[in-house]
Amino acid sequence: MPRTRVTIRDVAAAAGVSRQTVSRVINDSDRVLAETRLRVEEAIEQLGYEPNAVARSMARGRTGILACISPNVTDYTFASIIEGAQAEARAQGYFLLSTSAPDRQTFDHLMDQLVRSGRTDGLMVIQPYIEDHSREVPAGCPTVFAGGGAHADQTVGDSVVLDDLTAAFQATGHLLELGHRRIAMITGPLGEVCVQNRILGFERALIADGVAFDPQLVVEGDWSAASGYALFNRLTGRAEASFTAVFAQNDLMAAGILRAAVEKGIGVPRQLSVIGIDDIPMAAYLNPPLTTMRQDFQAIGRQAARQLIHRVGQPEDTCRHERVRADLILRRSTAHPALL
Amino acid sequence: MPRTRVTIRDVAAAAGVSRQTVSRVINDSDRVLAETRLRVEEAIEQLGYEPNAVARSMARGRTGILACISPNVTDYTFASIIEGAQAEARAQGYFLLSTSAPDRQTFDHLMDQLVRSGRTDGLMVIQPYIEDHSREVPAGCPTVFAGGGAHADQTVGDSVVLDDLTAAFQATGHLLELGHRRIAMITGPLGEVCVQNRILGFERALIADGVAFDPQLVVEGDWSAASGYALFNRLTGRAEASFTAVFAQNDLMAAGILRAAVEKGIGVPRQLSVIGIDDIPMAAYLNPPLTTMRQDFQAIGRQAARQLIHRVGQPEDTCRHERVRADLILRRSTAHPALL
DNA sequence: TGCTACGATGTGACCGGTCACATGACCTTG
DNA sequence: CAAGGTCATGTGACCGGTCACATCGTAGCA
Repeated sequence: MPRTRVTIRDVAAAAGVSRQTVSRVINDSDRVLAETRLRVEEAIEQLGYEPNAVARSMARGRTGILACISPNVTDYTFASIIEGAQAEARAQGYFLLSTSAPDRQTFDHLMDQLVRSGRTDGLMVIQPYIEDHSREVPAGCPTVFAGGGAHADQTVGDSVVLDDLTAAFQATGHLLELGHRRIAMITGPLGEVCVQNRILGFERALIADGVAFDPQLVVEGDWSAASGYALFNRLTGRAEASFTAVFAQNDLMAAGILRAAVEKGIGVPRQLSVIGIDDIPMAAYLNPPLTTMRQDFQAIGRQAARQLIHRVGQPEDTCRHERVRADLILRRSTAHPALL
Repeated sequence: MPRTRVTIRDVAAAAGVSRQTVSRVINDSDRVLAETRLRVEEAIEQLGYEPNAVARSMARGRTGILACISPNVTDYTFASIIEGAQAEARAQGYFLLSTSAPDRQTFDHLMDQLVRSGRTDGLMVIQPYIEDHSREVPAGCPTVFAGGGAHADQTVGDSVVLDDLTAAFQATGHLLELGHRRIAMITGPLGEVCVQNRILGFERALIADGVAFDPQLVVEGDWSAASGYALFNRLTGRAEASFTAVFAQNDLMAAGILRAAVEKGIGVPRQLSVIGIDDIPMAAYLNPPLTTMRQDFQAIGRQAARQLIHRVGQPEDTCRHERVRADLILRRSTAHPALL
């Protein structure tokens, strides 16, 4: 067993050709005689040669690595996007280097470092915060914003995001159709783009149906089940805030609401309708099973990776912005409001 | 603005020193005159120089990248381990390249490719399947097995895994203490190491308390809430299989059980106790809140990364195998069995 | 004073590929 | 039959760092 790595020169020597010919063989160039190619392939097989990716990156000026940065990787929505992106990247011969940056400072720092160190061919940003978009996108590095909701007027980088406005519009429409008129909303952090869009979609649906938008019924959560639980309790504690339905901006918070409702003896959906967004795997197994807007995160990730890889090849193309629709999944947490 | 990248030679020229001196400065070598260092640092600042990671990898023979491979990244347990590992890697100047391999073939292929292409300094494997361990661990590449439960007799590579046996022993002990004697178990796929260990811990706890182990009460699930739901229904459908408690090998399946129990009108914990493993974020917001064994996945990930990085530096050290304890989290899904 | 030691810095080779261009054999064509 | 084209292959330079070693000046010491 050779102690040192087998290089292209070893193969060339063994096959009696030059390095360049070996290079041609491993890169599928057609300008090699069939007979020669065979000899080289035999040598490769025999020596167990595998091209060194690092050397290749250096020579080619491309690394075959896409970096993905997100606030964390445990959140189901982020993880799914990443998984989709990984699959697409893998299919196209790329690797995805994913990193999480818990705070804004780390986020900026890592982004900068990844790009400037030349380690990556492109950057996929899952960054929900409003002001950060287009702020520090490193010039000269292909960038795609995924999932988190980029601005529509984004001029740097492509984007593939959920059509939050429409999703919220549809979810609200569902509640309105059932006959609800007083609908509360528990939002994500107000500093995130998608949160604003969801509020907007909510408001528009209400207005379209001639229902007044009551800011008192909108409270800010942080996506966690704990916040859904706490905020629902706060809402129901307020005398002036009566409502027959709650629209949670994600399923986790909806789960918290369901829990709080049980504790208060409020029957869902008999006395209260609850709807979420995301359709996390457990949504169907909550009590009662949760009606929600399904997002195809994997598809978002795949599409984002596809766009990014395209841009690596075509840096000068105009930016593309894609919105992905969500689907209403009817389960048992929503119903006609109780007749009082 | 310079069109091409700024290289170490540009900096050297600007500072009036040699490349090597610049190299010494950026690598914190102390053998540089303070005055010279200052001049170089100014030049770096002014030109906006950043060392090229790829060139560095090539010259040094190390990439600063650790690869992590797991069946998927959406599963909360995997994602948490990865997040912990990422954080530790980042803190030590490494990046974590995570890839998911949905099937065994992809798994092997990717592992091989990652290692042989020289892209990575070390490999972190989250691989639950029994037979695959120590099978194809690429010789010469530092490897650590994380979370999934490596064999104790593992001779290649380090490992950091949950102490599944003890966790199951404790969980079962809790149910026994409450007075349960007929306890069902819904397992993960039998082909996974941790599943076997959990069954073993379950069995030992029963025997230690003089309770017979009844194989009829043990059924195989697939970790999903859906399987917990379906299997619980199957168990309760069998006349011969009466029991007062169910031990689900993870929280997701426990959630499925809770859902099924509600549908059947079985009160938890009044008529049935349910315990899980993992303590996923939603466990506290299920109805009722789930008693479970908490695993500190992040810590497992961090520790695995730490071990891996250590081994990158000390390839010849003897393998270390670490087991991490789980903690019993008491909530409201377990209680004394109903007095009939 | 002369020799050695050491600290600061520079030089050439090298990591393992790919690129651009050169070479030589053979074929086509006016 | 010479000029030009095409095909298969080889050569030197290069990507941007680091390594090992060389060099030079100055201080320490007998």
